[in-house]
Order: sequence, then structure tokens, then C-alpha cells
Amino acid sequence: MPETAIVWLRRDLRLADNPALRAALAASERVIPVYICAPDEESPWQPGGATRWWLHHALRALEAALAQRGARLIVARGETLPTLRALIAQTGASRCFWNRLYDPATVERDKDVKQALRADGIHCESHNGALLFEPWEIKTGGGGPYKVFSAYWRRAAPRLAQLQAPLPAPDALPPVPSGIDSMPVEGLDLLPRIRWDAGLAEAWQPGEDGAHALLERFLAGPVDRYGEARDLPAEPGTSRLSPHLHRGEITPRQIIAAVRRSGRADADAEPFLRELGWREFSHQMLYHFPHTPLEPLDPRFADFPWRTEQAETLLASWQRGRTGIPIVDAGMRELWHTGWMHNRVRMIVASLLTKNLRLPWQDGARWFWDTLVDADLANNTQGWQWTAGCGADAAPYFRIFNPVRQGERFDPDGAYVRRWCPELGRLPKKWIHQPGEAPDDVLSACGVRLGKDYPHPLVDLKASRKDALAAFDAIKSAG
DNA sequence: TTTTGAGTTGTTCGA
DNA sequence: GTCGAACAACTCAAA
Repeated sequence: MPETAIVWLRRDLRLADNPALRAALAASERVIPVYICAPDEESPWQPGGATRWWLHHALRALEAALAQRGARLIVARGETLPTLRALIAQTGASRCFWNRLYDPATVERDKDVKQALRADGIHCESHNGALLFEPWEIKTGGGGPYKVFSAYWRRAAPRLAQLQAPLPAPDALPPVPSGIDSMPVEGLDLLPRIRWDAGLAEAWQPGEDGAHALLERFLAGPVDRYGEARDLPAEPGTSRLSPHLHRGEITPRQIIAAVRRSGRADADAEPFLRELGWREFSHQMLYHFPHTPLEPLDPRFADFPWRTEQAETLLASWQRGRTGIPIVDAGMRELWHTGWMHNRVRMIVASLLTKNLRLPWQDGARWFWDTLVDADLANNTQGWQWTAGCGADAAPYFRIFNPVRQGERFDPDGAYVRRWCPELGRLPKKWIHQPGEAPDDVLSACGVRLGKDYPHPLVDLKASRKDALAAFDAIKSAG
């Protein structure tokens, strides 16, 4: 009987630069790649519709890549440990390999799995396949985790020079014997019943090939203008790699290697590499502060006077892109249609929700979680806490975005708004970001009836800014 | 232990 | 139009 290893794939749906796969191939003659769908274990963060759609197509892409190399993917559904045990019994495997994840529920689950399988006499090995640095690797002088990004990155960035080269994809894989229980990816029922996913399919190509195509496009030009262009939502100035990174179809190590291969020094691509740094930072924050997906890092915010009256109605308007503030509505509709939103716009819509509407950041985080194809607990949590002002390195409390001004600065011609709010398409530049202020004759000439074709602004920006400042004062003096 | 410098992404107002 | 100042005080991290 040949030595058999199971490679338990989770958010590392790739063949290249996959340390667990590499280790399994080095250790065993037979390698069985397995994906287990265990949604009940991911509570309270069940994957949203967009995440499930992505997963379906990423699994299909992985199946194809495995088939090309003579292997196949075993797909199962059920509780993780019993499913793994059944597969081990069926295949006679003596080893199990996987790449580590860092969100609290999964850390716990994986710890239990490792302990149980080891007690069964199975050799278990986990690897770092997702991060440049393990969350416990970058420490302050005092030995604790960093809570401020700049200091974290000052410490971590010099280490980029010593990164190991990414692992190449194996040319061929040992065949997976027939007769091992598997189910078709379709059986996981990940696609929506009501087919709202046309916009997603148009915008994305899940899988390893899609990830590398995006990276090549980005390195062919946008990376050099990233510093300025990344803030302009109407332009293709960002890499859009986030959903691929989340699902592990590409690794940060591969991205950095590709940047270097393109002839750029790390310093040339610094603004972009810095964003990879934020991803690292967010993961180490989540690892060291596992309560933060639901609770503010700054405990004073537990008493923040969030709005209670009209909360559900206001939240629904925000979710549907019906706030009457064009840049916000454009963003929320881009999210709904494509499962993604430009980063600059994420900040604007989040600021409106938490500061102007004064609704809890957790409501926003939850909506993003359900609708983003790149929904990632570490990044999402960090982003929302930062915008709400309850992270440790809180933005100055007075930093409240004015969405009209933001629109004028970062979408000066209104191209982004026109794309996603076509009912405003004919408005001149001057009014595109504040149709509520436009003169009646301009509106009627452009075919916009406020309150019918497009909503009146949901809040008075000036007054709500003042209210938010007062609310900050309240918890400050209480704390 | 104490001190020192710094902290992703802003807005408004008045000159 | 552009520019600088004001908007607080506190915590983090290193020296």
C-alpha cells in the first residue's frame, strides 16, 4: 500500500505556491486533494451569496487545473472531522496537510481537528500559505502585537527582502484512485436560485488563471500610477486582486515576486506593497484580538449613542443605494451588481453610515460580508473599525467625510456616478454630486424628478456631522 | 521609568 | 480659486 496523504484545501484554492500541497507531494506517493464544505462550522459568519458564487467557480477552476495534471478534486459536504476521518479510512491515508487560517472560529476548529487526527495516529502538518508573515512573527520591542499600522510596517517591510521565492506549480500530480466518495461541485448548492449573478460573471474570473491575468494587467501599467490613480473609482487604477487573495488563488508572495520580475524595485511599488502590508496587519489584528469582528477594539465605543429611531429604514436605503447622495449610491450599486466596491468609495459609504446616519458599524460590516466577493473577516473588520473610529489608532474624531466633497475630488467628472446611477447621467458636472442642491430648471431639463427618479438626500450632511461630533464628545467624556 | 514623536485615506473657515 | 490653521487629547512604540 503506497503512502497516502490528504491535502485539505480551504482558502488556498491553487496549485502554485501551495506549501501544504508541496509538503504532501514530498512526503507521499499518493496525494488526495480534498475540499470540505462545512458551512455550519463558520457561524456566525456564514458565507454570503457573493462568496458562495465565487467559491463555486473557484472550485470548478481548481478541478480543471487538477484534471490537467492527472489528478482530481474530492469534494465533500459535512462536519469537518467526521468527513476527514471517513476519507482517511477510505483512502488509507496516514498524513494530512493544510495551510493555516487565522479567523478565530477556524483557528479553534483546526486546533480540534489536529488534536483529534493526531490521536488517531495521523501525521498532521499545517503551513503558512496565506501571509507574508505569521501573526505572531512581527512583535513590538515589548514582545506584544502592534496596534498601529505604521509602526508594524516599519518593522515588517525590511523583512520583505528575505522572502523565499514562491513555489512553482507541480507539473504533474499522482492520479487519485477512483472509488473515493466525492460529489459534484454543483451539489454544494453554492449558486443562487434566483440568478442575480450575471453582473458577477461579467466582472470576474474566479480561479488561479483569473488571478494571474489580473496581476499581469496591473503590472503592465496601473502599478506605476497606483499612488494617485487608486483613489479614482472611475479608473481601473487598482489591482482588483482582493477576492483572489481571499480565496488563496494567488499569494502575496507571488505578487511581490511578480513585481520584482517586472523590473521594479520594491520602492517603486511601495504604495501597492503597502496595501499588502495592510492585509498582513489586519490578519495579525484579528488573530490577537479575536473579539473585534463583533465588538469595538476601543471599549468606549460600546456606549456610542448609535441612532435607534428609523434605523431599519435608513439602513435599507443605504443598502439599496437610495440615499440621495450620488457617490454613495453609486458605490452601493456597484457592490450589489459586481460584488465589489472601489476602496475609496468603501470609505465614503462607511463614513456616511457610521457618522452621518449614525448606524452601528457592525450593520455595515455585515452587509459587506454578505455582498462582497472579497468578504474577508480580517480586512472587513479592520476597515469598518477604522472608519467608525473605534480602532486603536483611531482617526481623529473630527475626520468625517463629506461625501459631496469626496465625490468632487475623486470623481471630478462624475463618470463613476453616471455609470452606476444612470438616472443622473444627464446632470452637468456641477450638480452630479449634489442633485439635491440643483436648481429646478436644471433638474427638469435633465429629466430628474427628485423624490421620483432619484431620492432626496436621506440626511442633512452639515447637521448630521455636528450630531456625530457631539456623539463623539459624549463617549469621550464618559470614557 | 520617563520622555518624545507620531498617528492611511479630512473638513471648514478665514485670509 | 488657493493656502494655512484649527479642530483634542490620547495612545502607541521606541529611545
